[in-house]
Amino acid sequence: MASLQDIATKVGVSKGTVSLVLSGKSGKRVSPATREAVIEAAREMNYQINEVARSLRTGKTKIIGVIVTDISNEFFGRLAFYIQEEAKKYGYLVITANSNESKQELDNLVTMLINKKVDGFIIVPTEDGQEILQHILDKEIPLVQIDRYCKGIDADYVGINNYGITVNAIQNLVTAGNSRIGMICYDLNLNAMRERRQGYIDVLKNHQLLDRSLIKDIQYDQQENQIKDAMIELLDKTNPIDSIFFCSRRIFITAMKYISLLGLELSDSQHLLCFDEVDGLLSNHGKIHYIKQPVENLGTKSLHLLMEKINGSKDYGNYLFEATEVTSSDHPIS
Amino acid sequence: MASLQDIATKVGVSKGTVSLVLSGKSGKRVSPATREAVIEAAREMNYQINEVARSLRTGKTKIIGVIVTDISNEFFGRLAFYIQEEAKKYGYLVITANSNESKQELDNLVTMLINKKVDGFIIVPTEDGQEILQHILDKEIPLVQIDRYCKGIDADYVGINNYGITVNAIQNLVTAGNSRIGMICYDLNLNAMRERRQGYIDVLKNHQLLDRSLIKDIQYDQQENQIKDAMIELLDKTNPIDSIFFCSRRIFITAMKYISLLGLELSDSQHLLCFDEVDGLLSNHGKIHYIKQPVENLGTKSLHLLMEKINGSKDYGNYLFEATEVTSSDHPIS
DNA sequence: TTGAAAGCGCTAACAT
DNA sequence: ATGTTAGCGCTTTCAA
Repeated sequence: MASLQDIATKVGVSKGTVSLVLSGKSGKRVSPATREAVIEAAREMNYQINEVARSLRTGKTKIIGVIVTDISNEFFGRLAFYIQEEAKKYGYLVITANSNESKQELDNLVTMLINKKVDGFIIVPTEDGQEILQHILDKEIPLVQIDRYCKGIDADYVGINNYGITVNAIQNLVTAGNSRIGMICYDLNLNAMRERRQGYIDVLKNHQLLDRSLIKDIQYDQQENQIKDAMIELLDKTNPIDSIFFCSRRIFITAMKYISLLGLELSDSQHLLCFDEVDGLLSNHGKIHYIKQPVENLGTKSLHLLMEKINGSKDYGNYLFEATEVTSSDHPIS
Repeated sequence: MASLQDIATKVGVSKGTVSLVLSGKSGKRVSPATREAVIEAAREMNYQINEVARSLRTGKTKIIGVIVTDISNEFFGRLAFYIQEEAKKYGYLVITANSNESKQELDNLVTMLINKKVDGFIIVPTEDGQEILQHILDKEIPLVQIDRYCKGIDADYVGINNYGITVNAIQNLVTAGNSRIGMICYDLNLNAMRERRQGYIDVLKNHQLLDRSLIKDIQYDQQENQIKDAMIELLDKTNPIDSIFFCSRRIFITAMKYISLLGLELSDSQHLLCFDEVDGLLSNHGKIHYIKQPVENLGTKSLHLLMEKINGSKDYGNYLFEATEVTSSDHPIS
């Protein structure tokens, strides 16, 4: 727990000089002799800087706040991973937290993180999060939105073209001969969800295949039961469907769970289309498709944008990356 | 950015009094009148405490450091989630970081986090991490090990009985008539891996079924290729195996990927046993088994133990939870 | 080239 | 019941 003062005393110089040397700002300002002495003493005493004190003085913490909806969701876990690994390169640490899709929780977290003086935020906004995000901007704290954006917020947004990729994927299903296509989607008022839903609707409408009864809306905090019910209805034998579009990874996984638990049956010809990767599934069935987001790009880009803001940049924009549709192999396990 | 002083000036009292009131320590010590005035002024000026200043003064940051090997791995993502949600209840924030199974990275992260003055650590140790962990203990910083432990470290450990559950699961495979059982396992010198491997070896030896050529060791940082090769060898048609035991979720998922990419074939009778859950898979094949860890228990327990340490407790121990074997439903998709 | 000193915003011991 | 004051450990301006 040696402090700058301890070293200064030992070497017989002032605190300021030691600070200069140890923070590498000693350019021409400190004589080689004292510099050596300081460095040597620091090593001997095993000096470690107190970043809290430095932060208080400089107003920078070298910590960023990353708020996702749920880090246990592999999509967000991967996002967090790439953000963290990129942050490492800049000497930054990352506080991660979960909003659980709750505006209130997001608000609490943002307040806590502001008080902790994080240097910037990367946030997956919740529904109606604009005031919260605006509050961040009002304090002139750097902010990057990821995966979704809030209307009217003058900050970067990093994401994909949800509408376009969904249109492509649903169109492919139709082209392949599917006519009764169900959808299970969160009822959240978020651009990402709206675009996925609209892509589905537009394509089916276009082909006169739209059947509103095949659209199942799910409330985030009652998803377990509602997804179960939706699957029971969609897989009801009396009026079979050709395929199902799942608007998120978590919906898909939950649906799979209930197929198993309830003993629901899928025929060989039924297709499942899932937003976001579920890697392990790739090989299990010839009829599973997923829409793969370039997660690494999303993560590193958002971190880069944040660093630019932290370094003073004032401009912002939307950065959209290409998603791709992946169809599971024709070599199923069984 | 109002400070305590600003409020004090406005109300006409001293900084100290304001601090007392706003931090709720004003018990009988401040008159109701001034207390009201202070609270009112704080609201008006939209006062937010500067936690960095408080931390410097108190020596506590209300931040804990959680170091896992890879947060994009859903197992660790879930662990982080439960830790974070439990930490919320105590008013703590969590810095998460990835060691990538590298001792060097772990060391760097620990140093950074110590300098940031985190109040405690929850760590998934890497191979040979004992000096690093000991260093934390030497500084009297609270520490909880999770998922694995280092030898000779006097700190809590939260995990499962890897050996026992593996023995059970392998025994079940044998009982079901499997005699040629392969294993793909990291070559890491970690108790969790050693115990899983030993469980496998002991059961097979016991039944005179052990064939060392069916054990495939994988180096963590070359896993992609080595798992691919291992799968090619294990699934070689000329000498078919009955089943494969995958010692980690990530190995399993990677293996599944290559089954698909390479067009490898699994017969209906071949069993796959995987450590850790891969939820979406549950319904896809009747012959997939996984060993499910009670992740929520592991996460919340580790946080509780850490809080006890932070609050002064000096004792420590091992806390083992029950893992269970889950077999996928008999209602496969196809 | 170096030292002295102010001050970041807070808490807590002590004085009144 | 409230004010005063001394730091926590650091950076940085200003002087010497």
